[in-house]
Amino acid sequence: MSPAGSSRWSPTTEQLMILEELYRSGIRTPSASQIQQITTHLSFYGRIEGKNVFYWFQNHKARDRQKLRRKLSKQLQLQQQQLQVHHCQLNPDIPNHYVGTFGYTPCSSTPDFPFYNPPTFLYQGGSSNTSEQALNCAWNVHNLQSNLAEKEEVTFYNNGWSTPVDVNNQESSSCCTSRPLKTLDLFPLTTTRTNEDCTTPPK
Amino acid sequence: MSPAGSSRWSPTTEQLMILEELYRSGIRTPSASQIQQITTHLSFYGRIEGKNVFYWFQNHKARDRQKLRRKLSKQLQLQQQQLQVHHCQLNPDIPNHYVGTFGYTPCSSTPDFPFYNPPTFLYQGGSSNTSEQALNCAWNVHNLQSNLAEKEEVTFYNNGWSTPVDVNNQESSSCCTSRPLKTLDLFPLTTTRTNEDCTTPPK
DNA sequence: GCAAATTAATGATTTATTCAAG
DNA sequence: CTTGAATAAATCATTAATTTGC
Repeated sequence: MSPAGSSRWSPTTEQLMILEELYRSGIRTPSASQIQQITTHLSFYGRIEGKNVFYWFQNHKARDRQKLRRKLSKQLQLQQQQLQVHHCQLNPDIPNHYVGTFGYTPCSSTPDFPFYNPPTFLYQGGSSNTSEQALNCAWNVHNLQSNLAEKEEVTFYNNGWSTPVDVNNQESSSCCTSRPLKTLDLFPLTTTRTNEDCTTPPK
Repeated sequence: MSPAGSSRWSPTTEQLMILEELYRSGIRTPSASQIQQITTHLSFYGRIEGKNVFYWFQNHKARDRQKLRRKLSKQLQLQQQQLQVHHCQLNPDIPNHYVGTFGYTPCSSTPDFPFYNPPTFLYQGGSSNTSEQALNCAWNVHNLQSNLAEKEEVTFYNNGWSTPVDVNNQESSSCCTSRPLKTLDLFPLTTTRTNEDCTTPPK
C-alpha cells in the first residue's frame, strides 16, 4: 500500500511500532538530533522523512492529551451527576458547566515523563553546549532532516558532531531551566528487530 | 547592541523595513524558497537565519490579526453602547457578551491579500509542479534554510530549480483549490536600497 | 465477494497561546 | 511593554476502515 508517489506518508507497521515504543518510553517532543536519528533508523523499514517523525510525535501527543481530556471530563460529569444524586435536591442550581476546559501547564509546558525505560538507540551526537542549540522546534529539527551544510554566510557556531556527549548536564529535575532533559540512547544499534518484542500492540 | 552570542535575533532597521514592506505587499506565509531568499538578501544587513524570517512573519501576522480583533471588538462594543443609548431602556437585558470571539475563516485559512504590489525580489526558482512541493510549513521552510541536499534515500522528485516559473497558474481568485498563489518577484536585485522608498514607517 | 459510499483515523498546516529576552 | 521563539490547539485534507447495496 502507499504507492510510490503517495502524497502523504503512511507509516509501516514496524515504523509505527517503533514510534509507539519510543512514545511509551517517554519521548514526547524529540529534539532535532533525536528526530534525525529516529528518521535514519526508521528509514530502514520504508520511506520516511524527518518531518514525518516530527508530526507524528506532535499529533500523537496532542491526541493523547485530547483523549485524556475527554475521559476526564466524562468522569467529572459522572462524578457531578453522582454528587447531584447524593445531594438530591439540596443544591438545585449547581453550575455544572466548565467541565471540559483545561488550562495549560504553566511551566515547562510538557512535563512529559520521567522516562521509564529509555531504549538505547539515539546516541545524541553532539552539542553539549548551551543556548544556541535548543534543538526542539520545527525549525531546528528540520535543520537536521536535510543537511547541516549552510548556503550563505550564516555563521553557525559549532555543530559539534565530534565532541562526545556530556551526559551529566541535566540539572536533575530542575524544571523551568530550559528543557535540559535530552533523551539519549533509545535503541540498541541492532535494528533487525521485527515484532516479537513489542508487547502491547496498538489498539 | 546584540553582541556576537546574543541569545535571540533582533532585526536591524533595514531588515525590519524590508520585512514590513514585504508584509505590506501581501506576503503572510512565505514559502520555503521565499524564506530562503528573503534570508539571503536580509543577511546583507546583518546576521539572520531562516527561522527568524519564518517567525517574524508568523508573529507579525498573528499580532496584526490580534490588533484588528481588539479594534473591532472595541468598535462593536461602542456600537452596542450607542445602540443601547438609542434604544435607551427599551431592551434592558441585551446579552452584550460574545463580542470578542471570532471564528476562523473556514476556507483557505489565510485569505491574506490579493497582493497589491509584489516587489521584484524573490524569483521563486522552480517547482511549477503540483502537490509534493507545498512548501509552506515550518518543516519544508527549514529545509531551505540549511540546504537542499538530502542525506538518506529520501526520494525527492524534482526540486526543479531550472524550470522557469509558470505564472499563469493562479486560477484567479478560486479560493479552496490548494493555495496555488505563489508569490514571486518581490524585489529588484539591487539590494542597496536604504530607506528612501518605504513610505509609511512602522508606528 | 466487491466496489461505491460513508465514516473514522491520522498526516500535515495554520492559528492561538505562552514563555522569556531586552 | 514589545517581540522573538516555542509549543499547544484547532483545523484542513487525505488515506484507511467500515458499511451498504448489489
